[in-house]
Amino acid sequence: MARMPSAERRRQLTEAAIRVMARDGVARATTRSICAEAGVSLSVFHYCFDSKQALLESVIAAITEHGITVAREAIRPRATLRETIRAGFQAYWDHVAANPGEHMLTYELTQYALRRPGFEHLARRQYELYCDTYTELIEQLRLLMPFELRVPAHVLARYLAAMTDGLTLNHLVLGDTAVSAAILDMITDHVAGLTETADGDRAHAPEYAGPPLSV
Amino acid sequence: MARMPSAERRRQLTEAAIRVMARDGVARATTRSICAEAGVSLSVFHYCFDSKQALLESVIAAITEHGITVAREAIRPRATLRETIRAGFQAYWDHVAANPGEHMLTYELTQYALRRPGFEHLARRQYELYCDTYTELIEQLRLLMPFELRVPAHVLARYLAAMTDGLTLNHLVLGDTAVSAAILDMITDHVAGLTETADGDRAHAPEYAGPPLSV
DNA sequence: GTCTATAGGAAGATAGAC
DNA sequence: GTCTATCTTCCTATAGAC
Repeated sequence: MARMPSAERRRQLTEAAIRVMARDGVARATTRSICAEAGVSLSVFHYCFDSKQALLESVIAAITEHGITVAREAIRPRATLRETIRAGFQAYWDHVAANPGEHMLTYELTQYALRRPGFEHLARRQYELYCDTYTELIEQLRLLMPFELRVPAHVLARYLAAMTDGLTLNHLVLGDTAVSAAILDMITDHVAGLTETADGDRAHAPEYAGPPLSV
Repeated sequence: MARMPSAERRRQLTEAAIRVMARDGVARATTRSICAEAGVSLSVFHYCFDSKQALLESVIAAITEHGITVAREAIRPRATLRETIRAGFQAYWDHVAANPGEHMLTYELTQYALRRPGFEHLARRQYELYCDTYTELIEQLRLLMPFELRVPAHVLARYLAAMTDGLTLNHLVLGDTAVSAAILDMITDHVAGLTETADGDRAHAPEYAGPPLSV
């Protein structure tokens, strides 16, 4: 195999690990299978990482970073706040539908970290980053489309993080797209109802009814 | 060891497995540790179960049944619909706070089932049962305290299942009780706002404000 | 039905040549 | 830095006596 600096090898192995884990699950991702995926030998692995746990630490950091990017890119300002919210949920949802293994992996890694003594902080940091990202997105959106919130931003952020988490897991198990769409409509109404635009009107349609807005 | 019928041994081993898994996680729950917890030898285990997977099937069935019981017992009719909803969330939440390992276990078992080819149906059945239970509870509640829903009952049921799932996982990781309480208040308002009592009024306070209602 | 003993394999990690 | 070969440990499952 071609020689390459440790840092690049580490990236290569981390990405191979993510591919194997997204495909087969964390439990089946042995160092051997990860090395096979990356096309290197076992000892190259142990040259780059002290242990399998060290690799997993790297994997968790990478996958968290990726998840945050997905959330960030889901938010694109639209004509109305309600449209922005609905389109944001939809963009996130499309990513889940297109990459189920990757989303499943994030849950497995959370469990892994919570169960491994001394690794709990990795799970905590992961979830804190998600909450912080949502908070940040709310604030940024407020600069572009002024509105008031009926709940503190950090409470809404945490609700959004938890709720999308739950919906995602539910969808990974049951996978009923029609019901999922109805729920996305419902929570869009809910979240829009928590906002108040500058002129005092609520920025949402009060009745649950319509199909997803076209984008 | 005292001799006992297979059926009872199976229950004994299933319960021991749940204790070990809730404490140490699924990955660390080896047949040996489960047998030690149950106080039997390895061969007794293999006399009662064909394989470890057979035990896990039994564990998933038992833990799902338990989860449903928790949800069922959380709903107790109160003076108003809103109070009933809030108290229901609180009762469920108290159970999470008191039994974190058990709730964590349900997530791990879901992952396990989804990842083990041929076991996906166990995860699906688990989540379908949760949704069905919520639907059933909504219908039962409607008999006692008549109200209309702005969304189909099965959509609300699935939302409730997914949302409590997400909140629970979030709480297991971050564990901030104050924010969790604020979120419970918020979703109580949301859900109450989806209902309409017979006289046409909404059965909720429209503003997010107060502390949890006293019970 | 329950025991002790062990088969048989797969995992993480290391040794030492190149 | 990378290789092949091996160590050590731990697992599930079985064999066969009682």
